[in-house]
Amino acid sequence: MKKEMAKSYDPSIEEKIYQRWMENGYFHAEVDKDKEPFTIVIPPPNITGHLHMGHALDETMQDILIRWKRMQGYNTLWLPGTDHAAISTEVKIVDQMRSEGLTKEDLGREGFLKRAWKWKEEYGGTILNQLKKLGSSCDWDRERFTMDEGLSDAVLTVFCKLYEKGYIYRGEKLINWCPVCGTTISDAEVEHEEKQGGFWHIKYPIKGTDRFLEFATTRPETMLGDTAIAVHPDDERYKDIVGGTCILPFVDREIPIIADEYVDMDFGTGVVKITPAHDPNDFEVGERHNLPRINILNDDGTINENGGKFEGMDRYEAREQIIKELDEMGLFIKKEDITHAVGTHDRCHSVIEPLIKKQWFVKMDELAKPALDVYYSGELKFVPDRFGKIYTHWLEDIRDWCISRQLWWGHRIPAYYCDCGEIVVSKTAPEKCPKCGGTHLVQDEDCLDTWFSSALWPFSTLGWPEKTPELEHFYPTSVLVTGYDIIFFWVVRMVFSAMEQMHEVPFKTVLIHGLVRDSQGRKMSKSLGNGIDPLEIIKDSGADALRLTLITGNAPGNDMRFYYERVENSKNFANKLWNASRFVMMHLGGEDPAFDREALTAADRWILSKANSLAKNVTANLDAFELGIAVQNVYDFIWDEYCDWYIEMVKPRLYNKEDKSRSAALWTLRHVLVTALKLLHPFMPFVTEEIFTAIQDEEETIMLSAWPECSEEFDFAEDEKSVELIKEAVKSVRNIRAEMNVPPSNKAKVFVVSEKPYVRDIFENSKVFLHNLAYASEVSVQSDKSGIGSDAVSVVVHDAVIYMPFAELVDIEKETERLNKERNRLIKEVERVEKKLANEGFVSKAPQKVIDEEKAKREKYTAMLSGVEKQLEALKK
RNA sequence: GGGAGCAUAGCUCAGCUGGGAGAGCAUCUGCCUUACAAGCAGAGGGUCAUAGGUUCGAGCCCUAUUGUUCCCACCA
Repeated sequence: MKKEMAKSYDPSIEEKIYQRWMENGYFHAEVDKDKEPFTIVIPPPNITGHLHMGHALDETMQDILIRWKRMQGYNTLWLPGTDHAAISTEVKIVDQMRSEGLTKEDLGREGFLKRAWKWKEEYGGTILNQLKKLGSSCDWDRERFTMDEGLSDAVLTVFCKLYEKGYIYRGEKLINWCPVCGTTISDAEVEHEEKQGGFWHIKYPIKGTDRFLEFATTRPETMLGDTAIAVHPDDERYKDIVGGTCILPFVDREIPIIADEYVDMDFGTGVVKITPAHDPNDFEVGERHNLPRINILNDDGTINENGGKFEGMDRYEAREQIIKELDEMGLFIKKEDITHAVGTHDRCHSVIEPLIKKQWFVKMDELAKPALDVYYSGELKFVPDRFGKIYTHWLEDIRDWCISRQLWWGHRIPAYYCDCGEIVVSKTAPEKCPKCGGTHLVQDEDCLDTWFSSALWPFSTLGWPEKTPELEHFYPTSVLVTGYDIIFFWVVRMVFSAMEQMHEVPFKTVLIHGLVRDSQGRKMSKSLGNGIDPLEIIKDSGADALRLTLITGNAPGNDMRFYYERVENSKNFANKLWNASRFVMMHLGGEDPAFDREALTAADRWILSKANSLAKNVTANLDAFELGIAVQNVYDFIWDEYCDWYIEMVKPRLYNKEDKSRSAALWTLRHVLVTALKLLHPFMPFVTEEIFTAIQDEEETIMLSAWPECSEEFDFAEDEKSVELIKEAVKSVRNIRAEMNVPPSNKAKVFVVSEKPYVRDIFENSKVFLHNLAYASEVSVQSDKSGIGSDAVSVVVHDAVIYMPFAELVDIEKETERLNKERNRLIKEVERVEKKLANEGFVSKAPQKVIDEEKAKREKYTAMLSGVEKQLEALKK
């Protein structure tokens, strides 16, 4: 024993332990070609981020896998880092600047970037330091950032390569525009929110007639950009006017009446206004019919010069005004109130305006194919598998990815424009135009979508495009752990990027977890103020307790609710383990007991056997990514088997220094504890380390100790059975005593009667347990009832009957009632088993093992029944 | 409109390839027993949403229904 242990566990030791791990470089991984690699790259948190419960769960899961594999002897790398998070960060910095009365324009691009980098240096490390509090065993020497030199190089390389292949192009297309943030966003960043809205019925006059065409729209202001009116080609109502012209009010534009399959005859009036510049469907209709595209919006959401008299008005102001004036002109019919899904920006929640802009896109159809193939071929797996559907669904009807953003914080698009119109895409600025030789080349003002760089994360962090030894050894990574909410933002893009650049999957398994919700099942959010700060929990209860809470009882992919009560339980468990260890160390008292197989008792062999199968089960569950079940296995073993039974069973041997098997007990106590500590370490790294280093001298850290393996050497099936029998006997006695309100101080004589010699042997060797665990003053094991009065209370355990003479306490009537109840229960059990065994179908079709089990039960219950009946007979006398 | 999850003890959830329903918390009873009262021992509590089906056998597989949550979606 190296040090004295405090009476209760104090989680504040965690910090000190983590420091020691760091100082000793335990987290660092060097390429070791003799070992199989196991790699995880962290989902890089935003540099603006603060640790929340979602991170805590995500990191804990990764750390569990990493620590487990490290102990199994893999060459284990967990690579950490952060994401520049283009738009989120830029918005934050702009906000900060606003409070100082500054705008981006005030600083200019260079000044702004300078400030942004300063901001990154200041806050970028916050979240990583918070991760350390969780116990994350990341290789901090290899920390990366999406905008560091290497990763930026990877981004430019990929951009150029894709451009050369024709997979990146610049085009004038309908994009999602956020008027508040002033930038384009990708389809993935558009959230559809159900909103209250209007459905305005309007009519346009048909030229050369006195007729009108009625239709309805949710966005009347877009009429300023209408360039056609469409009906279905088969619609009899409008056949005669197709080819005609409508007069567009306000702008007095003549727009054609066209026929297109897109129109649903049965919806509304079967007439649709076509605004190719502001609606995706209309855009396509416009393509088919060669319609002009008239953009009516400025970047800030106001009406532009194409809106005639409405120029300068905000989009919603213009909407009101247009309706008002249409009404005056007699062209407005009515407004219906409807709720409909409106596209909003996932960052600021303002309504997206689809509009036409010249932007950069990634052509997706070709890139998507290999990403789908690897899923269908099984090279890429999702756990649980159902999330593969989200993945394939997204890839199967993917549209081109708009990657340019009107931001300054990010990777600037490496495209240079010459006055002659030539576009040069190059990693470095070209000195002169290859076409005209001009030297006035201007770089594109825009930056890339932040996901463009995170898509490369699994290989860019390992040094790509350089052919580094790390890349060769640690790639592809083993597992990606992430929430289901970013499958299409990130997972999809990482896979197709990796398939294109590496021709190999970026990771073999995607382990998906759910959301951590509050106790009422609501999403934790800033606006609700219902977020629970993981750092607070760590401060109060320790990272171990937090980790255990997050992992216990949580099945992969499922959301969970967070309860303080559960943290309390986790904390108690740490304390329980602490105290059990304190007990063991107290009795070891510096001794180093040697293993002596011959000296082991049945109880020792029982717990060794149990620990042996525990190792097997925990490993199997980890292999299957069932972290919650795995940790439950260890928890139950430590608390129920080791503490509540084994420790209690060995106490008499420990107290008696003369006991010949004392040393075997000590050896077993320590061996099993160490095994359990190791199995628990990935889940609760700190408390296990603290105990491990205190209880043995051979190894300096549990982190690098060998993962326990199931071995035949400790497979003791017979002893498991006999100890289980004793446990049942003890429980039965306790039960009876509790029912009869016998105080523990009232020790009683216990008779065990069995006709079977082997059963008597088991009890004969286990008298001590009945003494110590079942309050027996004296234990007599015998083959018949001689010497037992008729006033004894009895309980049947398998092939044995246990009698306790409580003469002064026994109420014959009550006892008869109790036994009758037991008799009825047993009769039912016997009936059930016999019915089952009499079933032809069962006997012929069920597996032999199940049939044997049933037969054993029949024997057991029949014996118990006859025992109870005999006792009832005796009471009558 | 399409897809997915969930529905099991008062509460929150486990239940892995179908073989007699579990945990934590809460409740009740008795214990400060020399590791732990952050503990020990005992108890109560569930037609596993409903209805069919497959099977010798269903909480688990299939179908339908109800409730609920979420994701995707260009019906103006």
